[in-house]
Amino acid sequence: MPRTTDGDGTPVPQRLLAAATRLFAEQGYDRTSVQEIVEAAGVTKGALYHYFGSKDDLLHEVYARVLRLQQERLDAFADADAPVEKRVRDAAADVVVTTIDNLDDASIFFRSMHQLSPEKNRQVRAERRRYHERFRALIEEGQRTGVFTKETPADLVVDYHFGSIHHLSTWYRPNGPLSPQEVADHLADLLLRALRP
Amino acid sequence: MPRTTDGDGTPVPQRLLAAATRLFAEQGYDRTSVQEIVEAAGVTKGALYHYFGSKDDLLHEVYARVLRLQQERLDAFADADAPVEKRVRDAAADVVVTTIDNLDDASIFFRSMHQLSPEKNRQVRAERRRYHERFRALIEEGQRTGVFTKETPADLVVDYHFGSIHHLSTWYRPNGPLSPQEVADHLADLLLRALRP
DNA sequence: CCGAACATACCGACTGGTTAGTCTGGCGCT
DNA sequence: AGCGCCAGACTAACCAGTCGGTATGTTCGG
Repeated sequence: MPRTTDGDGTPVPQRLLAAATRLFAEQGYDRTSVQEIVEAAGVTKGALYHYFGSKDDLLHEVYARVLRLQQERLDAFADADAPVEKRVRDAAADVVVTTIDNLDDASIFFRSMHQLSPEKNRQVRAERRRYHERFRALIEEGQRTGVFTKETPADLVVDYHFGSIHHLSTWYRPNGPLSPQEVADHLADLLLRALRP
Repeated sequence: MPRTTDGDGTPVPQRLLAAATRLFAEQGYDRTSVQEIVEAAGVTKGALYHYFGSKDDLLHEVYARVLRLQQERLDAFADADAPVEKRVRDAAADVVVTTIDNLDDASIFFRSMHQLSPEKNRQVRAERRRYHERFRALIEEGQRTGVFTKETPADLVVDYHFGSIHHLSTWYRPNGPLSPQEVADHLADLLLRALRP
């Protein structure tokens, strides 16, 4: 058997990605050396450059993982068979819980976009835009059917809510007084109250 | 006369700070070399290290400037003689306008905190906390007097709103469809509607 | 009113250290 | 006997900060 799972049981590429995620979140992308990553994963540079093309690729993988996960979840909630009000609420609360469950991913996501190569940056932006559009469409549906106020442009509403998601990794602490679900409920309440006609 | 204002009219320290601010916002702190900064300011390293103790100091100056400005403005609005509802609205809208007027500062502020030395980081956090407390006190006053709903903890409300401020530098474009004041009005509306009992 | 001593503002070559990525080679499986 | 998987030494580039040096004011005794 090749040594793909040397030492611990999980395969090397995943160990590398996990180590990179943690270190990027703790110290930032630029402050984390490739050497640190391979040491944390218990391998050497040879292994890293066997599986990934560059340090940049590693970061890109983190983005791809987050984007895929969030888009899947949003689609599921948005396509559900329920009144708009409930679909928005569920989607808005879910993204909060998911973000808190992966706080490392979140802090990397919002702090390190500009360290991606221009090409990968564009790709991530495009994916992110798809996500934004889907959410906006939901809000607009509510506005058209009269459940939500039309006073604020849907775009702005989406940016308003995702600002607070973005901000979570700055202030949320797992040992704080509120559980992820409680935070999610409060933030979803705020959004829905702001949308009330 | 010493050459403090060689070439262009503004003094060297301010030219350095301005160049650093722009470059930090464009490329990030770690990606910006001291050499780039001094070239953009039209001086050399000697000048920079004459006025600033380190590259880190330069970043700290940016933070100090932003914090001082925002705290002053918040205090002014919060201490005004008007109903809580109006004071909150004015303060919430003003921070949006001020942030948009200094978008570079804003992107640096939220992306580069963790690149500050531990000591300076603590200092900035402490200042930021004062700001947060002041704003929270305003919200709580409104909740006590029954103008705002008590359903959401004031702390969370503050983080919710400042998440969107934080996020502004990600999506706002000066040549977009909305003026800073329009964005500010919309965001303040969203906040006040979310607080409506 | 003058000039020596001092102070301020800056220049730019240099240093010691770090970094991403490469490359050669070898181990173990099929 | 070949190939996927990986080790680890190596390289070329870069970077923050230092330091001796110079040019331009300012102060103050005589």
